[in-house]
Amino acid sequence: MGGSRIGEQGDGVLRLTKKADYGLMALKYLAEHPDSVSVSAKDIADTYGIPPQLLAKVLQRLTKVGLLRSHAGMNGGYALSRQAQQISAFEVIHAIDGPLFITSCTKGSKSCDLEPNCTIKEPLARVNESIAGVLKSISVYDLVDADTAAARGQDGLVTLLHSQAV
Amino acid sequence: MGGSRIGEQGDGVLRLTKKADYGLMALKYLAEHPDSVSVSAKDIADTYGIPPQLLAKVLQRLTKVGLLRSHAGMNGGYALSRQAQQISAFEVIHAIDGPLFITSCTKGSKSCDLEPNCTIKEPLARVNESIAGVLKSISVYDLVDADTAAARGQDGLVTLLHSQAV
DNA sequence: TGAAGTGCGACAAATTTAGTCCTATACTGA
DNA sequence: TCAGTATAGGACTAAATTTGTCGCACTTCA
Repeated sequence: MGGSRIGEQGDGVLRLTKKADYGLMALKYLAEHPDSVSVSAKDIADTYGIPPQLLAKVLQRLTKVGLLRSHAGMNGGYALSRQAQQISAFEVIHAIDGPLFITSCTKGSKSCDLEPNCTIKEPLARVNESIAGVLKSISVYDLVDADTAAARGQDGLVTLLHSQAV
Repeated sequence: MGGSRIGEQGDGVLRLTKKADYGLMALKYLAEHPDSVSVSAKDIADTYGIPPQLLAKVLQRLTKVGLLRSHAGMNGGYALSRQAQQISAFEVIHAIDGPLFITSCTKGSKSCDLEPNCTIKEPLARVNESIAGVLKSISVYDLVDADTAAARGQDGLVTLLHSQAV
């Protein structure tokens, strides 16, 4: 990183909720088990030690949004509705956490609650889009094998940023 | 599950706290008033209609970190300790919100609390660095005049991302 | 000396996130 | 057809975080 690394390594700025984490972990798991016709929420939850009911809700949400296909009943569960390469981290996070804005003061399409002064919002909105772009360039498949992903040429955006910016 | 806002426009991913917002707004204000020797927290708070005491704390923090210089007593207040061009949004956000990690499960340098399975963390760490890079490429000066910033060549990273990603 | 500042620690309120409970419904297989 | 296993989802509680307030000590300057 340029020079002002303050502590440890791995500082960051983006904050994912646990639900988004769970969702990404689950999709990764599904991508790693293409053999299984469908995997139950409980199986995944057990594997990672996360609350089954909470994961269930996350998966239900991902199903609702169309990223997963569900199957009730015995031997039921979930499966990716597309190839892992075709599902971006952005889609997952967006589906679970909903649209988040870079500035806290931006709610929906309304401007700042009280003041017309939040002139900071506009320039940061572009940053926001940049970040969305990065997230869109990462697929669930990339999560499965990060090294492979790094070697690929397709994510030039990410590697570009990685080498140039940090 | 909380709000299920699905539609809208202007989606984003990065979430800043209000404190970080306030900090950026204050720095922007200071950058816009280079004439003033020092500006009090109250002045800025009044301008933007934000809680004075809260802003005070934010400014104190920025001072502690070295981004601002403070002066107590009458006619006291704060001033940028460097040129606005030399202060990145990353520094501000990091100073106020502290190091945030892209995955919620990463605490300090420890791995996931319970499981050794959070293999998602590692690939996302690179995304994290990318985002940090974007934020580092944005200066307080850029907030003052976003259009000027867009025209400049120096933030090629941002414009690149902007055009390619979203 | 007193008014106007910063510097800080403790605390209270508000909001968000995480997790649980309960019930309904769907599918499967014996 | 019935019992067991799974998804679907609403309501609710608990925990954590964020936001904001209060009070006091200290500094500066007129």
